[in-house]
Amino acid sequence: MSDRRAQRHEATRQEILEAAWALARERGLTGWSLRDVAESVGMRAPSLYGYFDGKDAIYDAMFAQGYEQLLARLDELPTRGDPAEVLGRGAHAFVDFCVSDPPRHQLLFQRVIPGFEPSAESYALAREVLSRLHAILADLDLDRPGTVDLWTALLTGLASQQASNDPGGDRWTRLVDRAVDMFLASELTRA
Amino acid sequence: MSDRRAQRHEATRQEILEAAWALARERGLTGWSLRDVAESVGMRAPSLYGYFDGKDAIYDAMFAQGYEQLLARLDELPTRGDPAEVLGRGAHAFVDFCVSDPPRHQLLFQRVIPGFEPSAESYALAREVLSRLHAILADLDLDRPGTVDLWTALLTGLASQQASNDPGGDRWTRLVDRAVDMFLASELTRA
DNA sequence: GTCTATAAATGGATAGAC
DNA sequence: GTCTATCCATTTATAGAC
Repeated sequence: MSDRRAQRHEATRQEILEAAWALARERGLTGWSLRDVAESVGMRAPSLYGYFDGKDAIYDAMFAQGYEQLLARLDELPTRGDPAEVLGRGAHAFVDFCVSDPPRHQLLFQRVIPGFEPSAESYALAREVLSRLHAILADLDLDRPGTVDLWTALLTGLASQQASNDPGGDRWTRLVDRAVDMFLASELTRA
Repeated sequence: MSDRRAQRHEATRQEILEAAWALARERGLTGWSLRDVAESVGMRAPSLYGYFDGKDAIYDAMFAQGYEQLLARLDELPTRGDPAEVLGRGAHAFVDFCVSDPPRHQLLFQRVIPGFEPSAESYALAREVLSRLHAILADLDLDRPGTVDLWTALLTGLASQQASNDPGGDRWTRLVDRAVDMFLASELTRA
């Protein structure tokens, strides 16, 4: 029975997080309050403290959840085969992931919330993503020092410009294939 | 005498803006209040309304100032000559500009402040930067559609990753030359 | 587990005296 | 031009009743 209680508790936690994400998408990553979240789930603000230690704890759970979602996307991708195909699929998946949820992009990849730092547990997920990325590129014989960093800079740059300067459009997302070709040509000639 | 008054007024405006920048660098772009700014310049909060219409007006002036600073940097750069040289100088200048002041980077290139939109006058400066960039690249015969956008994505990506994930270090800034070579090789082969 | 009530602080902004 | 005083709203968070 404690099991059922724990399940219900966890379900409510997820409801709260989903409400927070929805508000972030509507009003910006920092444009909502605990009262707003509480109202969205039919509660009063103090009741949230039964599920989270405070607003930063909610941000931390969102941070972890965002990276878990990214890891799930990476799991669906092919990791071997033609480098252009593997990188192209990965690039589109990643940029889509970022552009489809700008506040998530800000939370995961930019330092936007004054005072907020992810917990060690949450940050470990971020490192896991990096580690997977490194493994994928290494499998393609792209493992010069800095290659992963150049790759992430290129993709987050495209995504960030798209979200900030042409929300809803495709001015930068349509450059993804060109960026992949550029990256691959450059890296392969020196591999 | 009205001239002297206007000069003093403008000087105080600059003092206020400089205090706001300093606070933004210390506590994050949104981590300060009008009271904080006022205290920094030896005033009380209401007195600021003699110089700005409110907090968003300060953000707007900062936005304009940031782009004016960027335009000034661009003015110091060579715009003709060896493409690798021109692009390399420009890339280093731009990334340094971004990394040296992360909150400025957020204000100019990311949508971070809930509800804030730059005024038409301020936004015109942003378009002026883009226009200059376009002219520089066109002079180098790099004027395919999308070339400017790929360039800005690459450079803001490097700068953003550097500021967010290795503040004070050089993990991404040291990739600037490599990024320039990559970009130039790719663009020249199709020009 | 959720509520009311409230603390305690902070925020942007305005009115009116000097 | 700057101040004091204050408004009014908002925020995170806690105490304690039910």
